[in-house]
Parts: sequence; C-alpha cells; structure tokens
Amino acid sequence: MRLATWNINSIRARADRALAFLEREDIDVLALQETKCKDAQFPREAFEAAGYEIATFGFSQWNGVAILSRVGLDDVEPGFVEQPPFGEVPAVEARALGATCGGVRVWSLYVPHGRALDNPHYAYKLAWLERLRQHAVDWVAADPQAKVALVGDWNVAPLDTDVWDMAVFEGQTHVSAPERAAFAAFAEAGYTEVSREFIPDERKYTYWDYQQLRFPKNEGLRIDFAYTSPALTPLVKGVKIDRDERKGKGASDHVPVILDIDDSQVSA
DNA sequence: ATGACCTTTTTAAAAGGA
Repeated sequence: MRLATWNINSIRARADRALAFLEREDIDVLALQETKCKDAQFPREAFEAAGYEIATFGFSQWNGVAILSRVGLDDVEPGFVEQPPFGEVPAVEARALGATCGGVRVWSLYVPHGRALDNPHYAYKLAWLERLRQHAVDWVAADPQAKVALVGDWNVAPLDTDVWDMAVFEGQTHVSAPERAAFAAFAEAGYTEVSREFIPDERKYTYWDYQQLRFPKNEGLRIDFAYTSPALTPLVKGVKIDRDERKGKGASDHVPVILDIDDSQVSA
C-alpha cells in the first residue's frame, strides 16, 4: 500500500495535478491538507471516477483536510476529540481528519501555523499538538497492535538543518524549543517519524516559498512528516519526498511525502 | 532549466501562508 500526504494549497486549483500524481505514483491513500474549500465545493467526481472514496472536512477557504482512498475508507472522524478551538468565538477548525484505510488508521493533519511567538495562535498550536499527542498515546495503549499514521503538515522544523537558513528563522515560529519539544513528544510516546528514518539527509525539504526563487535555490523547509505507531513502523518499507511535484507552473508550495507500507501484514 | 508569490472571497484589497 502506498500512502501519501500532501499540503496541496487548494484542491480546486490543483485537482488535475492531484489526479496526475495519484496515477503517476500509484497512490492508494492520499491525505490532503489546505484543501481550502467547503465540503460541498470539493471536486469529488474526478477522484471518484479514478476509483477513490473521499472524506472531506472543510468549513471555508481556510484550512481544510481530506482523505482519498481506494483501499477502503471507514470510521471517518472530522476532528479529534476535544480538539482545541480557536478564534474570538472559539471554534474547532478543519485541521484533522481520521479514517481507517486498508487496516491503517490515517490522520490527515494540518497543524496550526502559530504566526508569531507572542500571537495567541502560537499557544493554540502547542495546545493542539499536546491534545493530539495524548490521543496518540491513548490509541496505542488501548491497542498495542493499532496501526496509526499521523501524517501531514506539522508546521514544525524539528532540526536546524530543516530550514535553509536558521539566521532567517531566529525568533520565528516553526523552530522554537517548545514547538520542537511538542513534535518530539510523539517519538517519546513510541511513534517513529519514518521520513527521517529513510531520508536522514540534510536539505531534503518539503516546502519552498513561492517567492524569491526559493525552489530553484533549494531554500526550503522540512515540515511535512509521517509519524507511525509501533505496530505500523516495521511495516514501512520506504519513504519518498516527491520533490519533482514542486516543478512547473501551478505547483503547490509543498510536495507530497510517500510511504510504502507492507500490505501482507495489514488486514483491511 | 527546477525561475523571480499564490489562493481565496464581499471582484478590490486584504488575509493567511511559513
């Protein structure tokens, strides 16, 4: 089974690219972030025609997550329990969507950005990650054989080498100690960030700003990750960052991260 | 060439992104 995660930065603007990607990379399950549309606006038909079931969670032009699967799509969960809300009128945002696909509990995650260290969005980000971590612990405590994949745009650069120039990011979000601790806490809970296991190299980014020739200069960030639960980790046989997807006109600013999972021991 | 922001919505100008 091939499982991919991709912050697509509008599914309506990039449905054709998504379809081409699914076919080119032979993807079974695709977790999307920043779909930027309401559920009713999601371009379902083309994906259904290609053989995928679709679960969406979107309220507006902001955020939005989805999961496409051709190996089953069950127990869909829009948002996690007690997901922290945000806003003047506190509301849960469309940043997490769970579904069971081919025996794997997939969570498509769009972690809050944080905006600035003194912004309320930053405290929201840390609380959001901590609540998710508690769930991650509980899920494997309840069932040590649970195959859980927490995939998406984590909006955290765990290592200094995950940003193209640390001097630029000093005092900014994504690289602060609390954010990195919140990210590392998933590993302390027994999960493994498998992209790092398979791709330990530096300057292997997943995001490049549209501005200032960041992509051709390879000035990017590594912020899209895949944490797998103890039972799932040994089944992950490979990980690829699809850097080519950033090329050409009409690319998202993020590229997909693809996991190859050994099907033979995963029952649907 | 891998190329000089993009997407959305109250269709102009602003917000969010990282």
